[in-house]
Amino acid sequence: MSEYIEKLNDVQREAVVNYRFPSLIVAGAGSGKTRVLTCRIAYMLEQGVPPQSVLALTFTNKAAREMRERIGQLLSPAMTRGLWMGTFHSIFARILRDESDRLGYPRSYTIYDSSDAKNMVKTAIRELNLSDETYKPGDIAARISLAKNNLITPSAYEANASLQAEDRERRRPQFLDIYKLYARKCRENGAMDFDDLLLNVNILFRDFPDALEKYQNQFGYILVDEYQDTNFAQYAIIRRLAQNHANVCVVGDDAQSIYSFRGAKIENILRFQNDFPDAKVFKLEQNYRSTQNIVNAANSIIEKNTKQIRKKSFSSGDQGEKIKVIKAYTDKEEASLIASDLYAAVRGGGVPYSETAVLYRTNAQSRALEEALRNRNIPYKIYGGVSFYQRKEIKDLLAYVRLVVNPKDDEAFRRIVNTPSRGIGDVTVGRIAAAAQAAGTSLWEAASTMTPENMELKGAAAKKIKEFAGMIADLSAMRATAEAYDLGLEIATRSGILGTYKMQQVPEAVSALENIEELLNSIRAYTDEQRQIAASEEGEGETGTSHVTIDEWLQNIALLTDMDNEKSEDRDRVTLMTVHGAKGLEFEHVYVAGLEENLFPSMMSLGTPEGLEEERRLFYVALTRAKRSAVLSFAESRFKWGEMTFCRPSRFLSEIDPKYLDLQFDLGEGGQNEDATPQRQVRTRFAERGRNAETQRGEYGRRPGGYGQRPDAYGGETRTYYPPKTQECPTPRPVPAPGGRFRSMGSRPAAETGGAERAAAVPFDGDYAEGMLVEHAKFGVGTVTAVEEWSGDQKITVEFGGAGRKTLLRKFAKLTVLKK
DNA sequence: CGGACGAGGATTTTT
DNA sequence: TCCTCGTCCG
Repeated sequence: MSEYIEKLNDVQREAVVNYRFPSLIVAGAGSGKTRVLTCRIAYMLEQGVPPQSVLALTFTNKAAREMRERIGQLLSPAMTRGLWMGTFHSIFARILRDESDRLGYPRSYTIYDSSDAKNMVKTAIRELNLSDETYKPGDIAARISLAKNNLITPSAYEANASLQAEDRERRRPQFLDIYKLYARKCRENGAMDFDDLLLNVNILFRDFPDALEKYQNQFGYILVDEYQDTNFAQYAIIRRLAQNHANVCVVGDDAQSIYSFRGAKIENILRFQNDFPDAKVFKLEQNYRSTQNIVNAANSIIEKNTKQIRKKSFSSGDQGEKIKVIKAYTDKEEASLIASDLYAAVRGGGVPYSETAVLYRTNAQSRALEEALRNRNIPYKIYGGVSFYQRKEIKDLLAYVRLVVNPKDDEAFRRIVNTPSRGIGDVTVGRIAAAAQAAGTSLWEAASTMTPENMELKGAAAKKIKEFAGMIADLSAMRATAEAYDLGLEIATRSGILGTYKMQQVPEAVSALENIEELLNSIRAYTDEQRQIAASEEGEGETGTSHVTIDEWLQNIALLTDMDNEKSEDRDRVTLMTVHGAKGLEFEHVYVAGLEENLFPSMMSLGTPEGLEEERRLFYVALTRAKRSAVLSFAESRFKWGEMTFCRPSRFLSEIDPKYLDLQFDLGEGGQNEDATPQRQVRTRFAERGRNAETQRGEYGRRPGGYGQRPDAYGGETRTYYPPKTQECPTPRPVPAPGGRFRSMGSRPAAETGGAERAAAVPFDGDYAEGMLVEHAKFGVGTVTAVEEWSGDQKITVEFGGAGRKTLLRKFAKLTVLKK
């Protein structure tokens, strides 16, 4: 028997060795869940299971990557090659790429992230002339997502009277119209949002039995990590794939289910044994991570929940210290107390910063903590906040790539047709859109193939569009032959994005350039990696011959999040992140900040018992991140929306059995049963209701035949996932750019207008010409360097001495001509 | 067109 | 409080 098997405890080993049976592995916090999963796969491979027949699904790319790495260490990296290991989204995006034509999508379909989706919803709402007051794009998008997660297509929705009744009740009678239009637009754009990836796989498997059969035959073994995270659409996929051989192994912990708001269903794990009656059940109950004190304290909390698989988590490690509780008067003081405690712990305890974390309920809490850490020169890295992929320069560049790859992507077209500014305004785009609609083509197809007259475009606009279309066409042409990286660079250059930022000297432009560079580097990294994989698969011989396209890279990147690119400089730093972000991680020292009623538990959760239970699980997750010591803190007052509010200590503090706490003061009344505000309650209740109604519908709105149906929805989710965005806090003197976001720092200093306000300068109304010397009330004197025709007006570029180069429109410019 | 300014929303969590 | 979005204006 291999060495790694021998090192497992009995239950773990059983769970690994019994790979021929459907299995439910209930894995408590710190019980070696990932280890078991990894060993099971390694063992399977050793027993001769072909890697291509193994489908291992995780919730984050990072989890997948780490698992592959660890299997590689147990066996050899080469042996992990053919494994299908990845997130639900990335694996099925790949499958959909191969099958896209059956579903009427282009092979290079675009993947919309949530913000793309939201924009699209907004566009749809506008097109329907609805008010985005009543129809808030965010809410609508969330509801669409909920529907899709329950496999309710627009037509299924239409066939469902109760859902529509609900919409009417909510005063959103036209929701369905928006949903329909949104779905149509996505399809026309050749785009799928995240939820579509799962929905469309279900449709593929439903409508094309041969496709289903193909994948059923291919995947003899299916493993799902964090099974309690799965939503209905994911569950349905698993069931379909498994319905013949039924060799499914799921791993999860109901006590760590914290994602119900996203439609995850704790029932999936609770019902697994009904779905697979001959499944073996393995309960991993020994916690190898934390001290007894921490495990016991965590148990004393989670006991208060009603909905759970009973299991007894225990630690045979050290007794450990008691959990310290810190009280502060304000959020600022809380932060600084944490910082000094942390500093002392690291100094005294010989623990590196990288083994400490400060966890909190909401990202908003990070600011005070950052400040406190900075004041003490404690290095930290913070996850969350504005993501790399959400930054303007990145989204812009990606939109170019998207358009080049998928000419139907109108959303991308609209985004970049005038970014960087090239004089194509709303009017022009509107005309193209009208023409495109009339012709039934996409915007870019119209712009590149139709004559200007057909689009009613005049001289200048026609010329601009022609240039733009030409550029995209050139870039598209490169696609077949050019290296992905070269194409990326070419796109960045020809689009003018690079040039625009290079011209500016402000810090955020520099940082934008760095981001672009990083994005381009990721293309190179990706192609190199793919090429290596291809080479090792094909064996010796044709190294480097395979052509990795930018399409593939784009497809890959669309499913990445920031947590997927941690940098090595982030080594020895304190980790700051939300509790959600910390799931699956562990640290020697953990601080949990903001243990106050209405914050943790969150105000939004207090409307329903289920909500509160989920918060409790969240707190359980927070506490069980700690290996050796945990510190809990709260403040008695806190700035919230710019206002000072008073807070009471969280009920969770009094729920922990006091014998595990080091409590130097009285907690007071402990904040039991605080009432949510009425308006909160209404909102929460509505959300619950919607969820239940939809769940009961079953997939596609039909009566679910066989397996689809669930009694009701009460969700939750877990995930071994890693944090979002990293931002840097340089040790010595961090730039105060919290969140790594760049707001435009006021404009140029308003020019040292040499002249006083001159009284009655008469604006010049005739035609301007290059070389004219003009004067502007604010910018001073300058020379006209360019003049263009712009929809019946003139656009004039003037080089001002003090204020730099400005582009002005004649009808607004109010220039006086000093010399012709 | 693009910059400036003001109003209003935001705080769960992620693929 | 901070950030985003929309409107207004040159």
